Amino acid sequence: MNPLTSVKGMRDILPPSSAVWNQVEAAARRIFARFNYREIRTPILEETALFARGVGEETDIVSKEMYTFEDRDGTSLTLRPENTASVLRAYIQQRLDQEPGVHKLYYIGPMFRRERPQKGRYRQFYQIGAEAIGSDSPAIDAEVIQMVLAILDEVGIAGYKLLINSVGSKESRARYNEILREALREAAPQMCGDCRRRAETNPLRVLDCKVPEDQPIIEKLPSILDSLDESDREHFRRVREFLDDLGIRYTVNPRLVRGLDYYARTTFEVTHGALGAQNAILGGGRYDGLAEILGSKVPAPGIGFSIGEDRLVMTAEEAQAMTPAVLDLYVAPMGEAALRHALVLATEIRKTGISVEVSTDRKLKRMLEIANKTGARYTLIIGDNEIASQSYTLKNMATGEQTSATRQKLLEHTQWLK
RNA sequence: GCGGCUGUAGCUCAGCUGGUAGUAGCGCCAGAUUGUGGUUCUGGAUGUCGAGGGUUCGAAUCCCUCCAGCCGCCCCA
Repeated sequence: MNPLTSVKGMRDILPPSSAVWNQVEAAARRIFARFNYREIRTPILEETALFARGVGEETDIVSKEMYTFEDRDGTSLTLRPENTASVLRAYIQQRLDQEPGVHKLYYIGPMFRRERPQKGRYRQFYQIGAEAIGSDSPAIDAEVIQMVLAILDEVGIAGYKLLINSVGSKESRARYNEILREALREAAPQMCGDCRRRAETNPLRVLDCKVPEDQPIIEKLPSILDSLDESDREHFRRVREFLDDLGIRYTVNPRLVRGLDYYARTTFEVTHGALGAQNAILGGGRYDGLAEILGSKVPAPGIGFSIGEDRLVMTAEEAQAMTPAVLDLYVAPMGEAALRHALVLATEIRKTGISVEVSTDRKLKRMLEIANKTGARYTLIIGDNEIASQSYTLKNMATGEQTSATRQKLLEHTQWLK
């Protein structure tokens, strides 16, 4: 029988990579705290109807990528493919609209989409996201964008590119769809096969086409920005103005259309060259009207983003932006008595806040080898001599220098651990 | 869901047009040193050659199917 393996597209995250994940998450949490965003944890499993209505029946996500199954009572359940619908559901269900102020929430966790796996795309993938619910002020849009860029900076990512656009209200978007469809009746026959198909099924996606020959044709298609109504236009103008005030550099890309049905007005995306075909490291946008779609009687305009954590970690690892975990002290006890002594001593030293591992190997040579390979900064040798003299041998692994140290000195680690 | 490429030791890979796998590099283990690592030297272990089936006297090598990974499409984070 073959050994069991993980499910296709789902992977194990092992050390030392797991440390990078933790550092990325810690960096994000620091930034969220500075912007007064609080964590929300929603269930990984929701009723299928939530995503069908919230994300949109016609989207690829809902129509072909969800992990859906029947619960024992016949209810259709789905492993969340994204988290905005869940957060909005919680907002409505928990009546957060009855509390004052804008709700600023963040989440970190796994999402599930049954797509073909490739670099930067997994069936279980992780998102770090945030939602600001309860305001349609363009200042919130700018702040959300500023915050997500601050996370990238905190993680140590450079060389990314911010793209922004406005897809307008639901009404202007529908109007634009018609205009585009009309224009494509002329243009599509000269375009690639995919575009000819998209001209019928999803005209907005034509704008995303990467076939070089199609680019001149796409340039000439009407821009969505010309279809915006006066209030959308003003909203977008003010978002840009705020971004300018904040010194944030961006490119307006009228062809940036996002795949989820709920986006309205501001949309944005950050790409990074190191990622390959899946070059979007994060995406987001405003979703005024989503609450009503989910059955809320009160409107709850909002904007949010989600970062592809897998992609962020990949970029951080390539940029070597994170520092590996180090072991401060490796304790090498020789013999049974020394081991008993070491366990007690290690307990005391750990209380001072440094990392300590006690070896269970027997030979000193072996123990030093392990200390070296694990990258321990110091090794503490405990043998009969040391127990008798109440003075241990402390070895600096980088220099090889050995000094003797009493229990008291070890506990005051600032003396020796630089 | 579609297309292309790849799949030999823990990792990176060699193995020409079929003759039953490599003193390969790195890593791992042991010894040179029964209380001293990183350098060096010596020795050692490890493969159902991704899985299954077929062709053949004989398959890692050719054919088919499946699986996995990568790349691209679709789409997205």
